[in-house]
Order: sequence, then C-alpha cells, then structure tokens
Amino acid sequence: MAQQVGEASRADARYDPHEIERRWIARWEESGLYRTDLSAVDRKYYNLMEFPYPSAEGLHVGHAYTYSGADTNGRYKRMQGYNVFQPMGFDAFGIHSENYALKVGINPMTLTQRTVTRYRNEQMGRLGCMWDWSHAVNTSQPDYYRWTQWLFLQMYKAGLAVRKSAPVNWCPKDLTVLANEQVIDGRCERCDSEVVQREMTQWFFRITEYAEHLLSGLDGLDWPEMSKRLQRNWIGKSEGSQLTFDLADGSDRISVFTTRPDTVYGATYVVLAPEHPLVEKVTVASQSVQVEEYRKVTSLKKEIERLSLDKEKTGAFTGGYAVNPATGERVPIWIADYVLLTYGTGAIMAVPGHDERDHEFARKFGLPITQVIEPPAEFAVDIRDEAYTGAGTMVTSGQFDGMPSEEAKRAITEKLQAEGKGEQKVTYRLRDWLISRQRYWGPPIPIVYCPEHGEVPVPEEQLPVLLPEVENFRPTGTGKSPLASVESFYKTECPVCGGPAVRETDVSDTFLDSSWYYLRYPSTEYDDRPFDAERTRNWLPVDSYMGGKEHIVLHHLYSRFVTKVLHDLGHLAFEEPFTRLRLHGMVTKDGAKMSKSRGNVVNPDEFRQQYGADAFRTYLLFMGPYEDDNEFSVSAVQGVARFLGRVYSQVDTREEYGSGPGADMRTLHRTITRVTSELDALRYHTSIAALMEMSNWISSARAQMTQAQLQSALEHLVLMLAPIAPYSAEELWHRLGREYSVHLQAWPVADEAMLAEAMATVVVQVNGRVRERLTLPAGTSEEDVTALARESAKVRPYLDGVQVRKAVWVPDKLLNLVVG
RNA sequence: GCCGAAGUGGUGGAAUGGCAGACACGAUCGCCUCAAAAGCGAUUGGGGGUGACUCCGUGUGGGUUCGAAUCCCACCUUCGGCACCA
Repeated sequence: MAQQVGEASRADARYDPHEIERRWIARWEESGLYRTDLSAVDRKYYNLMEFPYPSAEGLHVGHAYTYSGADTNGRYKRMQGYNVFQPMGFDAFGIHSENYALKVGINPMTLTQRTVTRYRNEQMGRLGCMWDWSHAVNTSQPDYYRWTQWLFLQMYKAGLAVRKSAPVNWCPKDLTVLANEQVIDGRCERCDSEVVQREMTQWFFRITEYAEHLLSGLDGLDWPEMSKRLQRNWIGKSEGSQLTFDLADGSDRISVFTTRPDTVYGATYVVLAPEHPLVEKVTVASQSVQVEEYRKVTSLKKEIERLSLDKEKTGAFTGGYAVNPATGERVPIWIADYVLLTYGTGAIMAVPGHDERDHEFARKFGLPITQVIEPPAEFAVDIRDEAYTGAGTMVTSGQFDGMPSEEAKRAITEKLQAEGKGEQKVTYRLRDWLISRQRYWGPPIPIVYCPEHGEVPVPEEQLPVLLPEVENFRPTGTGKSPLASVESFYKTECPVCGGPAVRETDVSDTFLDSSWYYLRYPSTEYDDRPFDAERTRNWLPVDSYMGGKEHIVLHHLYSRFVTKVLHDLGHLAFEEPFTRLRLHGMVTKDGAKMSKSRGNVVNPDEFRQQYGADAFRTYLLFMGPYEDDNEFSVSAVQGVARFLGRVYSQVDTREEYGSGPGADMRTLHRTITRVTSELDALRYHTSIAALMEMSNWISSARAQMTQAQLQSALEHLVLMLAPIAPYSAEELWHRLGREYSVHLQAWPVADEAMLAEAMATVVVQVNGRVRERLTLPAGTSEEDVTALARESAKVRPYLDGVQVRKAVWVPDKLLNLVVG
C-alpha cells in the first residue's frame, strides 16, 4: 500500500447510510449474529427493555430513545464477553390497540397483526438493535395468553384472585373499569377523561396481601432511589392503632383506625364514610331522610370533586351514638365524605382538638372540642381557634395525664387492648388490583359460572379460553363486555358437572399481560409450559431493565407482585424480577412532552431516513444524560452526522500517515478508560463526546503517527463506536481490512503504562486565585514548583513584600500560596 | 401541606472540593466555488484595556474551607410524586 491516496478520496468520503444499512442487515441476518445460544449459561446477561404496544401513531421517538440506550448497553456488555440475551415483543392486547381498531373500523385481530408487522419490519428492524427475534412474544396470540390465563388460575387457586363488590373507578369514555394505578389525579391514564365511582362486582388480585413484601423487597434492589420512593409512597404504610367504639345500645361496634391513639380522650364524635355498612343500622328514623339525601349526593360526585381539598366540609348526623372506649362517654355518630370507605376501616374517631379536618368539621357543626395534649410553651395555641397536631404532654386523659404523648400512644393502645377494645395496626394506602375490563381486546378471564357449583375455574388443560372473532367489538357501556352478547362464547358447560353454565365475559387488564412477559421470552419454544424451569433458572432474573418512569407504580409494581406470588407458589426461585432497573428520560419538543394535540410530535422515521440510523441513534444518546428528560433539536442532529462523516473520511484516508518517529498515543488509552467508565454508568452523551475528542485528536496528531499507530487509533475508535453506531462500525471495520464482525470483538482495554501523563499542568494560585500555569514533567516536587512559581513574572508581584503563611500542594495539579 | 429532583454562555450540556463552560448546536469571519450546498479553518460568557493582561461571573442571601458550580443553612423558581389517607 502506497501513500498516494490523496485528497481525492476525501471528497468521496461521504457515505450512503442506507446502502450500508441494507448490506449489513442482510449479513447479520444470514449469519445469525444476534441469535443467543440460551443453552450456554456462562456469563449470562439478560438485557430487557420495555416492549411497545402497536397503536395508530406507530413507533415514536421515545421508543427509539429507549431502544438506542438499552441496545448500546447490550452491545457493550456483549463486547465485554457476556452472553447477552436481548429479546423483543409486542404488548398487543389492550385499549390502545383496540381504540386504534375502533377508529379505523378494522377488527383488532386483523389490524394488530398488520401493525406488528409494520413495527417490526419498517421501524424497529431498522434501528440497528441486536434483538433476538427468534424469541419474540405477542401477548394477543393464544400461545401467549393461554399462559396469562394460567397465571390467573394460579392466583385463583392461591386465593389471591377474588370476585368482590367494591367501589371502583369507571372511565365514561373507554367504558370500562380501571385499577387505582390507572387513575391519575382523578382522570383515566389512557384517555384523560374524568373517572366516576361505581359500586361493581369485579375480579381483583389481592396485591394488598403483599404490601409488606413489596415494601421490604425494595431495599435490596439496584433501582433508582426515586423509583423506590415512588413505590413506597404508593404503598403508603401507616402504623397506628385500631380502636373499638361500641354502639351506645350495645348492639354492634365500630372499628376506627388512628395514628393518634394518644388523643382518644379527646374523641368527641365518630364519623363513618357515607357508604359504610353500619350507616343504616345507626341511623334513627328522624334523621333517615337527611342521611339518605347526603348519601345520594355523595354517590353522584365524581372522584375528582371528592378529592379536591379546598371545598367545605359536609356531613349529616345519623342520630346514633357510640361510646368512647377511653372516657366511657356517649359520642354522636356522623357521616361525612371526608372519610373514605376504602382507607383504614372506613370510620374515624374525630378529635377536633388535635386534627385540622376534625376541627373544621366540629366548628361547622357545633361539635365539642376538647384539649387532651398540652403543647410545649413555644407552640401554644388556643384550641378553640386551631387544632394542635404536634406532640406534647397528656392532659384530661385520666391515668395518662402528664405522660409525653408519644409514649401514651403505646400505653393507651395496650390498656384498651387489655379491655378488648384496641390493638396495634398497620394500614396501607395500596388497594387491590382490579383486573376486570369490560372490553373486547384482552384475554377472557377463565372462569365459568354454574347454577349448581357457582364460580368454577376453567381446568388448566382446557386453556386457552379463546377470544372469539366477532363482528361487533365495540364496548357497550352497560358494565358488560361485548362478549356478553356472544352466545357461542358465553354458553358453555360446567367443568365440574357438565351441566349448562356461562363464562365470565370480562377480559383482563393489559398490565396483566405485561406483568410476566420477561418470564416467557427465554422459553418461547415450549408450548406446554409458560416458562421452562431450567431456562428460567439459567436466565432469570433480568440483569438490566430499561424503562420509563410512568411505569413505576404500574408495570414495575405489578411485575414485582406477580413474581413474588409465583415464587411463593414454588414456580420461581427468585423474588424480584429486575435486579437492576434504570429509567430513561422523556424526549421533549419545545419544552413539552410530545403529543398529537400539541402538534409537536417528531417522526423518528423521517430523521432516520434523512441521516441514517446510526446518526439518529448517536444523536438521541448525545442530547444529554440518558436518565434525564431531553429536548430534541432538529438542527443538532447534524452535529453527530458530521462527526460520523469525519470518521469515515479518516478511515478512508488512512494511507496519509506521518513520516516522523511516531506520536504520543496516550490519548488513545485515556479515551478507552473514559469511554469504558462512562458506558458503565449509561452516560452515553459523555462517551460520545470522548469519541469526538479522540477523532479530533487523530486529525491533529496523524501527521506524527506511524502507519501502525494510525491504524490502531482508527481501529480502537471504531471498536468503541460499535455499541453506539453499529452499522457504521461494521462498515468501517470492514474498510479497515478487519474480519467480520466488529460486534464479535472484545472491548478494548487500556494499557496502564500509557495512562500516566508525561507532563502535568500545575496551577499556581495566590490566595486561591489562579496566577500562573506551569507545564512540568509529571512528579515535579513541591520544592521545585514553589521555586519556579516564585520566579514567575506573573506570580512575583503578588508575593512582593508579603509573607507566605501557608502552601497547599496537590501533586501535578495545584500549588496555592496563602499570603498576608 | 409532606417527600424528592433540578437551576451553569444565545441553546443542549461538561466539570461532584482544585484551571468554570469539555463536546456539540447556533452565530460571525475566512478558505474552496461562477454561485450555492457540502466540506475545511478561525473566533464566540460579560465588562475594561492598543496590548501582555485584568476585573466580574454557575438562581438569591449567608456559612464552612487555603480554595465552593460542587459541602452546610435559609430563601426564590421550575419539575415530579403523595395528599380530607385519619
């Protein structure tokens, strides 16, 4: 090879990304480069990322962002010698896909298949991600949802799937009920409609049974602190006491939950939630009209109105009385909507002297206010004007007078416990997971109702209960799924007696489909079990999961719950599905989340087509810290496109090396160290910056480099680029004359000896202000640096006539002379 | 109200106790071109000075330290979560 390849080749250096992508996609496919050998279990790395749901909009920039980062991580781990399994699939059941089908008027069975194909071939297949499609899942296919139904049956057998009547959230637009987690500020998570409360009989998963496990399991996880805090918040553990107030006539008792048992002597009335089952019993005839009226008004309120804080307290007196278990006094029983049926026991003891809400209510309705806690002098308040909610000394509390209130919490509970009227109690904010949906596009809940045998689970060997293809899949709004009018579906036989019976016609929540999909991926070839025991033992739990913050109290919480249950039932050896979780930020445009209504949606395909997949990926990762929200800038994409173009040009002109004795190659080794630690921390933007600096360094140092040095520098640059820009790296590796494939190469390791700097820049400060920079051989002593500093014309004026009191010395970095 | 994160050039961001603004975008000027695009090169926090230089500067005010964007306290602003949760 001679050196005559000159400037002409630079002009040709522009590359055609599409031609290159096409070529390498074919080669990768044909050589099975991304098919993981799941039987090789040494150094396994399960690299999971959230799978998309097929919808009208197609793949958006957020997906491309998630996948670029997660794929870069997978490729990097692979080059480090891990056997990386990186599957992908489709969350194809659910309201999104169904609403899309309703909009275009095509049956979701047909439409979803079409959409999935488009996603996979036209969009996802071109991003350059190393997905192992041979293990793809599609949650809407019978071979998948058969096992979603199986999961339901395991829950059922364990007593964790129950049918019960409860106040539930109903979305008037999507015409279905929703889980608590799917209601955001009183609105439907999907369509933003205001949710209303309805009393309905529905299937629930008893996630509340696992509240404590879900809470304590968080401690050992390598998850962002923020996500743990959100889950803890959501679970909402609250420690206190449950106390009993007998009805005055002794006919029944009211349980109340309180975190302030120390204030029980000040409980001057009791409040029941309007829907509380004892309301009818305690209401006297003369009050029944008012009570009924109040209950009616409450039931018509929307969730959002009940949640708003600044409205005035309302309520009604039942005419009934209970007995304060501490004082023995008769106290009136009221109902009010500031007490929620679904939290605690649905009833409270009201202590207006020491609770702001009770205080407000008592003032409005003229109920007595008693002080039972004496605040420390500096917090003294007039209890008639304002509740005192802090700690203090017990007063007007019988034998407990004089005791610090914190101590009295336990003492009073113990005393009442001895009398059978109290106990320590932990309450959680978490509610049971409502999984019924009155929609069509989901897995039918595998239950049969028999007049003789009642509720009967479908035997496992009869699964799947197939979702029938129907003409009219429109949601009905009647509180029943469209399947309720499909006779051929719901008419069946009782599995126990063979007599005529009907099927459950609701389908299950989409979040149930996705709560276990990571268990399915490694075992897709087994059609007789949801997940193979050995495969699961070898490949799970997931080593790295990349996802969005919006799923913390939805998908991530549900997945943890399902995993814990399957563990307790003996199906899994581990209790937590995702060892390491990382949350990517959101891609914004004009400072806001992209949405059709704002009209600020960036189409990923356009950018990919214009600049190529590599430039698109590299730009997404270069925008800013991966875990932060980042603003998409149309013009900034060109910056990385230029960078990649320069690397092509550098490779194509590699015959133009220097003739001198060789260059200082330390920059290469420093870059390896830098990029390695940045990629470990998912700091893609700074790794790319380091590669840009290295490329700039090659440009300026190549005139000094030998041929071998230039070749080595370029090869290392391409190797480190491989996880980020996979097509270009493959092409450049090929142009550098190296053998297929760059993605099978080992990640470079820096030569320790080359990391030590020959020269160091020592900053000389006088009183903390920089006065001089000295470039000296590394390891120059403090004495020598001090002598040089004193001689410096820039430093000397500041030392004239003053005493150096102190010198701070940081070797090879800094000398600070403190004078005066 | 409670809990948490963040505030740095015209813009995205870098630096997590030691040279503030790496790397980019944008802008200005230049080279190349008949011209443009692309590409390449230079300059680019603010004030002052012909200049070597110098002063100011990381939301605001205080503190710790030889030294603070970084640590501590208070406040302001923005964002996120929880909230009539007893």
